[in-house]
Amino acid sequence: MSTPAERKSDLIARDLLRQIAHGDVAPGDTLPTEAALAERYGVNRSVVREANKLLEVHGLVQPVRRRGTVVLDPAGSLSPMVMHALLVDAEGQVNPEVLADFIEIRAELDVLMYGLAAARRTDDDLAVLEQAVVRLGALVDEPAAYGREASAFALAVAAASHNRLFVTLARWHQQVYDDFEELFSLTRQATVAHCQGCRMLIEAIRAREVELARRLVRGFHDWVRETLLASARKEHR
Amino acid sequence: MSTPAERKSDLIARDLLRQIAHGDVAPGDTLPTEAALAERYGVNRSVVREANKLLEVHGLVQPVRRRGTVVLDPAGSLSPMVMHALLVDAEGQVNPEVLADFIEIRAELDVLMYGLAAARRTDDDLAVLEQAVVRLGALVDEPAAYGREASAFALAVAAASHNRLFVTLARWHQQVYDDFEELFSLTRQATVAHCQGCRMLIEAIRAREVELARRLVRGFHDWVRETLLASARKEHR
DNA sequence: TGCGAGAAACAAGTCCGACTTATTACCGTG
DNA sequence: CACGGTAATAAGTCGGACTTGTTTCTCGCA
Repeated sequence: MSTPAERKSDLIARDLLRQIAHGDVAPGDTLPTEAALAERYGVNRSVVREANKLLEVHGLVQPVRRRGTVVLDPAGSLSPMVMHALLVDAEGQVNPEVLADFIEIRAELDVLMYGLAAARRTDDDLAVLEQAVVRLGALVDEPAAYGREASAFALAVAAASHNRLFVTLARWHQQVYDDFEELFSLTRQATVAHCQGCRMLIEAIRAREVELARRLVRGFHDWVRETLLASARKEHR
Repeated sequence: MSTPAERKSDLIARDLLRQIAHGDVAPGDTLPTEAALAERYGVNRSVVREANKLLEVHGLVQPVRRRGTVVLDPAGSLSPMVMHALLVDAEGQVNPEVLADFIEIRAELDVLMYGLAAARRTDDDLAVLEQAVVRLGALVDEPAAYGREASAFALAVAAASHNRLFVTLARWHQQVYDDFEELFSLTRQATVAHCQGCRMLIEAIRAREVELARRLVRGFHDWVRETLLASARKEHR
């Protein structure tokens, strides 16, 4: 069936990341030497070096000569890969507290973003949004595809906000979400409610009703918070 | 004088990043082959591979067999290194439009963060904040050191908000700021005003006056926006 | 006894050259 | 013109050697 041939360096990096995120090695400790890791995983040292480079770029580790690669506090990285590792515990279950922190901030950002979209959208932006919501409506019965399309919708709103950083954030969130697709199995009830929410938001954006858009987003996120956290807490026992 | 011996792979990566951020190579293009880069920079291919790995982890590039390393849209990365490259143009000057996008979002996040800090702070949090502001007050005449201490203050507020993601964001911002230290030369007027603002904010946090804290942050960021953007626009000609 | 200079050990950083593997492009055959 | 096989290519992996910056140990001197 042929796995897509993931590179060995990435596999090793993920394995080391898991150990760091789950606290098997504490900040301040050092990873095994490159030579030792090469032997442990049965690969060449250059492969280990590339794995370590990945961790280093993510801010999880810092190589220092003659000492080894020292582990840093994993809470300092924003990369989706690290977020994923921090959000999921050793048993593969979502930590509801971390998730709550996440939602708390995202809700506020969405309020701002939708408000800006309502204030600044062009007619072209609106057309793109309407197409996106039509595609959403056609997918309410297919949770996996719906999730991807919802990310596309969020990206379109970000574009309509005319703030480049929101576009960047939307892509970032998309990556985080992709990693989680398997965790948040959307129910039909959820997709229908989400789609309905999007339709109302588009109307607000069309009418340039900034305050209405903001209020709608607030309400929507209240619902998200209840739903997601309830299900995460239920599973987290 | 001895430069701190930056690794060749990092130097090369920065050089390539600069070219990508400034559009010398467009998304969809491919970088030169590893062998060609190795020759161009006079290093071994493994060094080039590590440089490419860095770009790849930052989401700027994706290696594909038999084609080369293809360049992606740099607007998809949140890493401070990339932000820096996008925020500064070829002449080393800050792009005021990108900066405005940045501030727009940060202002909203700060309003939320300070509000949460006022609502949730413990007595310990308050003590740490008060120490931090004392240190700030002692540095109003030393712009460089003041900037670093201001980051520490922001980190303390993030901790007081009791949302882990704010702590992560504060560190992220700290890294972005570190890269910019040389660009934003703070005037004495700025440090004094900032310090005074922090004192007022601490009072609001002490009294748990959520709305007051939020209003103060809004006012403060209005001032920041005017000041920073005015100076960035002046230089950007 | 204590302390500083020098030697050794160590781990990351760099280099070399070869081989492997996946993918693309080319080419000759039906 | 379609098709299948083959060659070319660039990333991925390998192994082994050498370099460089640190730490630590040791030894001789004050």
